[in-house]
Amino acid sequence: MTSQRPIPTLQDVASRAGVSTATVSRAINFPDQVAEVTRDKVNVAIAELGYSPNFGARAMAARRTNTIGAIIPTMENAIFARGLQAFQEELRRNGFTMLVASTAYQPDTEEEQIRSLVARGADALLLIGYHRDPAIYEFLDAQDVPVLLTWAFDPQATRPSVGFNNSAAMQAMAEKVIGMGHRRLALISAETAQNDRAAARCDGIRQAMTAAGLDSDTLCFVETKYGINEGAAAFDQLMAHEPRPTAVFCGNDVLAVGALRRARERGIAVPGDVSIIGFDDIELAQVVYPALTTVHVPHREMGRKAGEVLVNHLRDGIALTPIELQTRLVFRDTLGPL
Amino acid sequence: MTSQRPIPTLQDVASRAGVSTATVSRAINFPDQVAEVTRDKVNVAIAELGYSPNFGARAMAARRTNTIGAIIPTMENAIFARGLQAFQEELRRNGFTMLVASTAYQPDTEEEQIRSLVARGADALLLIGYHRDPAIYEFLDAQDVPVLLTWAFDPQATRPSVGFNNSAAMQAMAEKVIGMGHRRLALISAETAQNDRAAARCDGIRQAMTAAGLDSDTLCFVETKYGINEGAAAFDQLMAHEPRPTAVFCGNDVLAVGALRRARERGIAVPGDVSIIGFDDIELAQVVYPALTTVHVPHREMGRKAGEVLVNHLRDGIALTPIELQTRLVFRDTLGPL
DNA sequence: CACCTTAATGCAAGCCCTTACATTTTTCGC
DNA sequence: GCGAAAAATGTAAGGGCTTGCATTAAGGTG
Repeated sequence: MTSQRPIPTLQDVASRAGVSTATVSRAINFPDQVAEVTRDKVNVAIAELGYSPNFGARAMAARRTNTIGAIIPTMENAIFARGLQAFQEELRRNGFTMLVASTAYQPDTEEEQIRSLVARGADALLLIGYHRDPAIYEFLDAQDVPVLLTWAFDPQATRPSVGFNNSAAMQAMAEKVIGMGHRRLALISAETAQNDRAAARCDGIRQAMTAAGLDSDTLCFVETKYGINEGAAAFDQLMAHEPRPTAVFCGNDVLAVGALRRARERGIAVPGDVSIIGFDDIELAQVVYPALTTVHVPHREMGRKAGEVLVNHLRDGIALTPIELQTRLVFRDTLGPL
Repeated sequence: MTSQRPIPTLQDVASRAGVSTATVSRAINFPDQVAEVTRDKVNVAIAELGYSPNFGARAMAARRTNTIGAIIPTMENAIFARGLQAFQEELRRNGFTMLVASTAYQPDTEEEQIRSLVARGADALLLIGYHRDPAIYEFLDAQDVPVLLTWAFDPQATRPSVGFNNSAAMQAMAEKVIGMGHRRLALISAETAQNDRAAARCDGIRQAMTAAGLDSDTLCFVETKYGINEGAAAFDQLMAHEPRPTAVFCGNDVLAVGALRRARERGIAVPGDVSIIGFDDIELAQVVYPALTTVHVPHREMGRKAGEVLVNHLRDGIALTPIELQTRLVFRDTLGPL
């Protein structure tokens, strides 16, 4: 057992180094405002005492925390995890810290988490998608907390975002699919009600159908929660439909993988009997058999750029610049001609 | 643009409600110490002002934060993500907040993150595995921050943990594999140097070999970083070995899936030519084809229990109770008899 | 070498809450 | 309806840090 010595404070460091607390504070935060010899004395004292500044006190006095909050629907999802990891790395490189919270796709929880992060002193927030209660945006504006959105990019939107055009991406894929002769299309989507990305992807397909002279109402549409098993169940539903769709789009790769598994279990050949198309291009997509045709989203780049934009804003006062990233269609083996 | 009104403080709420700050504070933190009418007045004022308490000030004054820090090697890993999600849910249920940080498997980063979380006022910490610089434990003891370990359980260990016995779990699997006639065993492991879980799993196989009268030095052993591609590459290495192993253990499912993919690419039949065994039983394991034989780890339960233990300690002063969870062998299709 | 900059440091006022303790109000038994 | 105990509220002292301003030391100039 270590004897319970009290936690050292700035004051302790100051006494030990024989200077004032102000000098210690400056030695830590603005090293070049302090003479070299003094700085060294301070550093020695800090090391000897094992001092580390109290975050709360610091936040209170300085009115900033060098902390950026991020709120994602769930951590249990490789998609967000990867982007977030890149985001965090970028922040760290610049001396900022990331705080994460997850909402389990519940709007109420999101609001709560936003408040919590703001109360914790987050200097800015990264949020997924545009859609949320205007009151939340008002609150954030009132608190003067900059917000960057991500995972979506809508040229019309007023809020800055770093993301990609979900609708256009899906539309491009749908055009290809239609171009290969498919006419009876289906979609397994995440729940669109609170999720503008899911809604936009759905919309993309409809647009492609209309453009190709197909009636977009013939799109066979199932909404479901996130998960492999959910994707499988949804696939069953679609296959019960008459006439059977020949191409099944999925709102994300996880759902697609579930559909693919169920197809195998049911003895439905992919892409012989039915084509399956994913979205995101997570690692999983290359691992399943047959490998998944999907829309590649540059998650890491998105996370990194989002970090960059936020850091530039906070550190240098540069306005939050919207950035549109490009997705890419990846043709593997689950899509075939009709 | 909202006019930039200043962020309301406790004082503002107090004035508005016509009471003292102490009363407001109590109305928020200990509602039943305050008369109902007063409480209502306060709540109204809070709502009207959109007040939310300043976390830093609160932490400083109360010397606790109701925050628990968790540090994981990486978020880009379904395994940790799932356990963590459950951990967080349990904390939330009890009014605690989780703060996550990831280390990218670098011990230095871990130390830095630990300091950062402590400085941020984490009331306790959840860390993965036992192995780390004793200086870190000393620091934590000195700061009086309780630490719970997880993802591992060693009956001999002095630090409390909520986890499972990595070695015994792998040993049980290895015994089965040996019982099926396999003699030439191989292991694709995560890097064991800083990772006691990986080391323990490796050890489990060796123990089983010894117990079965095999020379544990004949275990064909490859270490690699985490990732599907890494698993694939490691598999190549193993297959180049003469005589070829007939059963390939993998330190985790992700590596196993990589191995499986490469086997397919190389035309090596699984389990006909070689059996592949994973560890963790993430969703992925059921999705790949053939479905992966693996060791099931109750990640969600682990996260939940860890949260429970920590909450009980912080709230009711109950000592951190070690809990050993049971793993389970899951036989699917990648393991066959020799 | 006196005088003026400029660089380094110190002083002390906050920042916003919580809580021990003091004070006032309510409740209740008789 | 009185007094004592219990409940509700108020007062004010921190808690550890940053930073504007004042002060002192160092450097430059004619």
